[in-house]
Amino acid sequence: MTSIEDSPLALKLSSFVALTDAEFEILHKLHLRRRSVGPGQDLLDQGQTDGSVYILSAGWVCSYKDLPNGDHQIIDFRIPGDFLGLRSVLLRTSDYGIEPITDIEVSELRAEELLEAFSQNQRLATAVLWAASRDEAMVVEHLINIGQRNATERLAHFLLEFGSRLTLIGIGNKTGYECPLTQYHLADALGLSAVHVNRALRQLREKGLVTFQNGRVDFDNYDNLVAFAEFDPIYLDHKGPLLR
Amino acid sequence: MTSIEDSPLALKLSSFVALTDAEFEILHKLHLRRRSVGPGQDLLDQGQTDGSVYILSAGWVCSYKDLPNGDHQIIDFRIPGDFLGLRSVLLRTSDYGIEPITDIEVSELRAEELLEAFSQNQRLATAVLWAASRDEAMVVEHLINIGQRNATERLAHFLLEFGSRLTLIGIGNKTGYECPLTQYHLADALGLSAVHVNRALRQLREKGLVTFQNGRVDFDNYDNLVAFAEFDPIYLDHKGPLLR
DNA sequence: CGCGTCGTTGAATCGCTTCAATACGCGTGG
DNA sequence: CCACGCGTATTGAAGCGATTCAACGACGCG
Repeated sequence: MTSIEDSPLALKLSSFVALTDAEFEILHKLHLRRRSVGPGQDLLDQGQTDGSVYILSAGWVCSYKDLPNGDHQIIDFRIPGDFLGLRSVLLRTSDYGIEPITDIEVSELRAEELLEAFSQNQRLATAVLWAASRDEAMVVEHLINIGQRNATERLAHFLLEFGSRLTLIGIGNKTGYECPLTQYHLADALGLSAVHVNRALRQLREKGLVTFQNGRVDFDNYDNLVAFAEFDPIYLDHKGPLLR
Repeated sequence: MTSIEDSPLALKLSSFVALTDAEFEILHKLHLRRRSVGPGQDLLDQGQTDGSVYILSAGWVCSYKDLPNGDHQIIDFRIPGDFLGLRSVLLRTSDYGIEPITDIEVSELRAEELLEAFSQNQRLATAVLWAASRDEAMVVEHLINIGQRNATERLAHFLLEFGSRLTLIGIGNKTGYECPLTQYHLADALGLSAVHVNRALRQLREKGLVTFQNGRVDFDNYDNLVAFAEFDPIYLDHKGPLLR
């Protein structure tokens, strides 16, 4: 990372409020205690009882919940610039697991440090709260996705959502993005079987909308894909929320 | 309502922390500006741009989102003691609608009043934050419900969740509760067709697990129903979160 | 009384799952 | 170096769960 201004978190927050140098400086201080983890090593598996939060600075992670019957529901994939375990700082220990999908890099911080940073700077606190609230809106949208759309629409919507999220942090655009997920990941996230994910991906490819192959998502026809998925990005829109 | 101690909100928060008289007093003051609304009159339909929140004190309400294609996903049903539009106070205007299912009674408060109350009393603020975080956990559980369970399991889980929520505010128990929802409501919440909801309800009845008829849910065999639905109420458990 | 909402049931259909088999790339160890 | 195993992707075929369309009964209300 060349400078803090280019960190994914800074990029993401910048889309919400223009940050000052002082604020960049605070963000920088939050990134001191860095750690690398690889797939297979759970960052936390039963809920963050210790009061630590992580800022993900590189790699993909998923938060999931296992059911007694062996099913596995992925609640969200987290990408650079996202917080991990933020909620547990504010209050409640989350009851889902968090697992790296790729090699990842995180900055660990104690709850107190974060709260301290917030008290130093109100605007920064608001910006982070905005991010948290956006996360929540994404879960709701995920619910709608699973509840109301069929397999191909779900996939289309999903791929578009991550396109937007990744674009925000500078590692994606309307032509596509690198995506380390397997079809099994998609299946667990979308409540489908892996076999059917495969078929649905093929449909999207054959319709000329989007291609997901070899760890890359390529938007073959972005506008048609948006129309097909009825993708309305307001729920993760940067312009949306008002600073109070 | 005989006294503030018996208000649904007070009952709910009491399960989290024992409230003092002073705290009951603050809660009481929040309930001054009361309003009654009936079904058909949306409380807000496009997002709470004004900074007001409501405490629901009687009746059922649902929060939903409509899709361009005409589908209708119910995100959550809100029951007495729940906040409506709480998130929008903290930050972001919600982009879902809120619609009464029964005649309801709400107390309207301005964002400032709530924040003022919070600053007066830290424990109360924490208790309300706990409630908000519990709401979020319910959305996640809803996601899992839709993503991983079949129709009968979904229904079973749903009916149990509301059993727990209603028990907390004193209008339900392990034998059952009054439930004003139609099968269409259930269908929209669970991502099923109304016809299939009907069939699934019949199955649950014939299995001797639970009966949903004439506006009442009767648990015919609570323990077996819990086992059948794999219902694990920790996500809305009162004992769960820690006061910090 | 007649109409609208809600609940119920049947029959046909379709989307998705499941089971099964094959293929490919990659890393490991013989 | 190649054989083997493992994870991932792909495709077919059979079966089931849920949807859709349709019809009808019950109830409450103007």
